[in-house]
Amino acid sequence: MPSADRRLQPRRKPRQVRAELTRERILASAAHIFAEHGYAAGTTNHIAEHARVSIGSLYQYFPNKDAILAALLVRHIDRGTWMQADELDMSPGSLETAVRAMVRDAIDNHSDDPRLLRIMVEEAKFSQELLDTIDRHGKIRVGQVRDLLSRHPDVTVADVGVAAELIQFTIEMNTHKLMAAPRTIAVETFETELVTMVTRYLRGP
Amino acid sequence: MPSADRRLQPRRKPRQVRAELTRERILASAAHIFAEHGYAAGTTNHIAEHARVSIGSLYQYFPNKDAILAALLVRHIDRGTWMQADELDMSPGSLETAVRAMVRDAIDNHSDDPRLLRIMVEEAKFSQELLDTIDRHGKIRVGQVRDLLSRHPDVTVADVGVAAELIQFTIEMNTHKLMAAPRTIAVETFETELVTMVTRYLRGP
DNA sequence: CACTATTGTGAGCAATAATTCAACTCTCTG
DNA sequence: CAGAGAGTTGAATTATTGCTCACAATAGTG
Repeated sequence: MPSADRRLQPRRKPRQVRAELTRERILASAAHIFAEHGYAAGTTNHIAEHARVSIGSLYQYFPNKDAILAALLVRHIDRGTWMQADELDMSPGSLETAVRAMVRDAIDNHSDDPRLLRIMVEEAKFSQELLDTIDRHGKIRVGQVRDLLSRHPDVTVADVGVAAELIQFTIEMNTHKLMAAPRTIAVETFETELVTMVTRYLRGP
Repeated sequence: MPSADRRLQPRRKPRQVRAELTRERILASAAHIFAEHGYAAGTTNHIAEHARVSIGSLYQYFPNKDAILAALLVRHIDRGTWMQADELDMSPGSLETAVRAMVRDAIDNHSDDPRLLRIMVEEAKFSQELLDTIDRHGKIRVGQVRDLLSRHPDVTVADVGVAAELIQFTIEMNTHKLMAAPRTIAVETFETELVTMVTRYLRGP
């Protein structure tokens, strides 16, 4: 593990499609492995192997291991997380419908992303600027939920901001657990109960 | 980092007080160092040094590095289950009181060392034995909650088992997040909202 | 086709970490 | 207090990992 002044630029930029594909495979594998086994367990050799690319190629496009994580982060931010925005903006139905949409969204969308993002935030040593960006994004998501709540007439909760944070996280983690652990209960049952819990909370007594 | 067939048992169990003390010092140091610098940075040599114990001694009582983290985790889980049992047994008041007791319990349990707990959850390599232990404890806790729910007259939920699982996990994870992440909201606010959510869910409309 | 630029390969180096073991010291017991 | 077993030590060994580099393979081009 050499720790000296590390190169900041890759030694090569993809010019042919083939190369772009290689780079892409590496990133995809890294995302998968980091999310699945954590940052430390995701060794560069491991990533290269999973991407079916030689370790040398990996180091053509990424100057070091941290740069891979950084690239994933940049990509995530570039893409934006506007899927949820779409869902929420056009859900003017009942409160239960809106909540159900959120839960469905979480189930569908429960990709590597949430866990990967957490790893990025907690493991990587990044510039303050990047960290702020991550933080801002999290706040945006919660903000979207908060807007929905304050727009809806049925919501009788004391502090909409706190409620938004609470239900956002609750839905995300419960979904994650459902998908990760060996299935104890049916997805439909789970969905119904989760929706019920959140809805009853928001609607109040 | 050898990964071959690793010894599962320590080569020695403490028989004299002196040895028990050594083991204890190692665990304490490990907890401290893991919490402070992360799992990867907490090398066995580092731990031994901090505990003022030779590296050889460390390997007398722990077959490998993972076993240290596992021991810390098991200890934490043991304590948690035991505490919850106490709390729930003697909480015959209102439903809200009982739920509040659960939440308080979770908060207490996490206040020790949130960062260490995070590391345990995210970095520990779970042997089958450890997984079984965790699973067993999880079932015990859910069982305790289920009993409480079915005993309580105010609970109007369809399936008590599912509800127990849902609220147990929800409380645990939300608390975990609260303590691990930089504080966004006050603990009291959080407690109130979480209690409200769970209570409203259980009580129904 | 030949020639060049780009891309891909993987054995192996250097640094660091995990783990072992033979020799030692300390405690206990008869 | 002697012998046996328990506990301790830390230099030496083994394993892992981030990363390099000399070379091979493939694509682009006139």
